[in-house]
Amino acid sequence: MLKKLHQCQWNKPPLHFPILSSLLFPKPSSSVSAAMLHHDHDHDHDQDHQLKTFAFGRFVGPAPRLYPPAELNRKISQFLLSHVLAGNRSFKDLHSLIYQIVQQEGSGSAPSICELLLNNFHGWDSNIVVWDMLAFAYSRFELVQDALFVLAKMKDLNLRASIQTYNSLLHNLRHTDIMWDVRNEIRDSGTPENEYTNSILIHGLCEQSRLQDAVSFLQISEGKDTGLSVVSFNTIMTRFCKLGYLDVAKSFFCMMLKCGLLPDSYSYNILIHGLCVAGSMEEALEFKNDMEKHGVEPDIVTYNILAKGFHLLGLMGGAWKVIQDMLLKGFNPDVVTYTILMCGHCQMGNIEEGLKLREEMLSRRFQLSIISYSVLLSCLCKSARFEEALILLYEMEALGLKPDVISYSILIHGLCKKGEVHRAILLYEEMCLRRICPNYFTHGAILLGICEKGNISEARKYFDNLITSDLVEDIVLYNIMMGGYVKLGNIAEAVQLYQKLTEKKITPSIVTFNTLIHGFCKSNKLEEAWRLLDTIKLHGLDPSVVTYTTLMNAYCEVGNIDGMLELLWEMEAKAVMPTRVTYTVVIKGLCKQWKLQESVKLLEDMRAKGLTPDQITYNTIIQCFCKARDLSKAFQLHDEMLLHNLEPSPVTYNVLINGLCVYGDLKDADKLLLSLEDQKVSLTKVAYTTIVKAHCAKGDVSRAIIFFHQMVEKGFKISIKDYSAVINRLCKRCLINEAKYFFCMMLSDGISPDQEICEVMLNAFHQQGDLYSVFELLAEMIKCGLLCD
DNA sequence: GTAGGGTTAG
Repeated sequence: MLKKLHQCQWNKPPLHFPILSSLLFPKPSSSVSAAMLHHDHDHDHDQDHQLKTFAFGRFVGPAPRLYPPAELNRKISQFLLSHVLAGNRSFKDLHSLIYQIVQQEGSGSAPSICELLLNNFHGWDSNIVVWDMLAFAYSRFELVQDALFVLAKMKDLNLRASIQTYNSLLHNLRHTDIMWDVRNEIRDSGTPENEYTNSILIHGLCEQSRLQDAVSFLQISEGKDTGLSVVSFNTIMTRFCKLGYLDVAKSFFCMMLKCGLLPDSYSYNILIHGLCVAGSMEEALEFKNDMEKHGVEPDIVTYNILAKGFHLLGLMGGAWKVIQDMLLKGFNPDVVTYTILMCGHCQMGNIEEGLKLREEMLSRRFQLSIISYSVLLSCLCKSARFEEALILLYEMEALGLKPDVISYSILIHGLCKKGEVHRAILLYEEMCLRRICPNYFTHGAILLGICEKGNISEARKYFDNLITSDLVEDIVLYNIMMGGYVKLGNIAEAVQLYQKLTEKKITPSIVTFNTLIHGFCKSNKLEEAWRLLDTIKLHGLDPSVVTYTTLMNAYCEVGNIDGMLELLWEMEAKAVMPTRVTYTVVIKGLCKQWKLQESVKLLEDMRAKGLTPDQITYNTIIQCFCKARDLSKAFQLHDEMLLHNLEPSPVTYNVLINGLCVYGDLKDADKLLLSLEDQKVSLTKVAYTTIVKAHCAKGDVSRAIIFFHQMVEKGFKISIKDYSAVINRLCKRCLINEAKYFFCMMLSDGISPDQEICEVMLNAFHQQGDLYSVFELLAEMIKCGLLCD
């Protein structure tokens, strides 16, 4: 009941703040959050109880609010008009007037409105129509409590509600058991059911996952006047498709025919959708032909389903063909068609094309939906283009589209993944303030963010709170937590969590295993990783492209290129499509074997397959050409990146600078760094340390000093490792004074020397016979506690 | 009253 009620739309206070506060302020005990989550439980229980009392018509509601005289008069005249309209059977106008009243009055207004009707219109002829329309309007606005209040009053007055009103209520209460109370009321009142009533009840049973009951209900409905309908069958078929039982869904399709009912476009579309989701495009297309043969014309929904099916398989070409077919049939693409296309572009990494479609839609005066925006938001976030994403969010608002829990979760997830947990939390708070209830996606995003920050104990606290609350228990949360441990190299803890989830009978997913495989590979336990492949199969799961790519990468890292290629072949034999990560790993393997031409060829193959190489792909191959001392080819690849609108990353420049330093001309490295600075290209500290180290090694200390100071000026945090790297190299070349210069700089920077750096310097001083410096350094070491005696 | 497009974890 709890979860079902969760899906209902009534307003709730933002209950999840406590979890957040425990995240922001690590101190408070975790039980506080758990207690608050249980409060959530009670809250739902109360609401359930309240509704039940309503449903039996014994509710003593809040006192009716008192209207000021002017408002009272206005309301009375509105209802006067309502009665006149009802009397004239002007139902359309009556309908809009009552809707307007309910919209004005809002939630909780039923007691006062009822009081007003009782006081002023008691016994009027058209009373029943007005009362019924009022209950109906409340129900349509999802103000269920108000609707039930009106119905209870009607019962007192012996006014029988219409089946339309009851049906609407049934629909709103389909997630709860109260649905049956309403149904009993219908029976008691003697209101005749219509053909919709049963299908709503069946829908409710389906949504409550009581599929068996739904089927029994369908069977007992057979033969009654208002019994079997195509809609009931469609509803049940939808449910079976969603559960992946396509054969069962098909058998219901046949049963429908046997019962003499003709499948409609919904029936066909439901099955075609099920087949597409299962990846059976061929059969889906057969069904479409079948549909045409039986005189049911495929509609825009059919085409969209098929296009999405191709998209799911990564076959955008097929999707395009479907859409062209659709255009030829005279259908215009609708917002769903556009969204599928946007999604296709975005997933191929072509955000710009996706954004162009948005412009096209706007210029054609198409209203983008919240879903179209989500697609774009997700894509922008994946590329860390948060500012643009936020602009889109504001654009949505300006168009009157209120971002929902998914839009927010996308942004929160994107920010967390890039380590901007603080900004993510601000959005989380904004979302709660707007009474948008976070779901496990949102919580998962925050958990991921804490893990990314490396704050594993804090993450675990958050995780434990979530899973002990019993409200959110999901394999994804386990996967994220396990991923957090693996990232820190703590495979043991990840395995423990795996055991815990098995004990709790939670079904692991392929990601669970991929995470463990990744962990074992990282700890150089390749055999254990390999063994998990069998475990995956034992669980009836198929290794995914990530499984293969992770293992391939591990083989590549240990230099077993043949092993890597074997996995690639196995993967291809199983028709698992390689991603750009897979390609990048293979390119890395080929580079290790110095198969440069082949790796360039693979880069071209990728593009031919519609996979866009990313910075990492290029960096891998550029690095290889640098090592092969083919710097001109390395730079040519860099230019190719620009040509393809792929912005080289700071790592690209580190690779190139390192290439010039080690395998080329150091002067060119200097020039490159200076020109990048001029162009305000963003660089990391590594660019500077690389060039500084190169100058130290080659003995041009003055240039090393210049670049070192530039690095400091740029605000990079200098560590003892950076000083050691420089001092080591200087000592190696016996540049003692220069080494001392950096040593002093380090001390004045507040960094204490370590044993290793001191030994290197002592060694160099001894070699030079510079005893004075030896004593000086020994004194410094005593000061730092590095020498005990 | 029934069908289609969006968010996770590696």
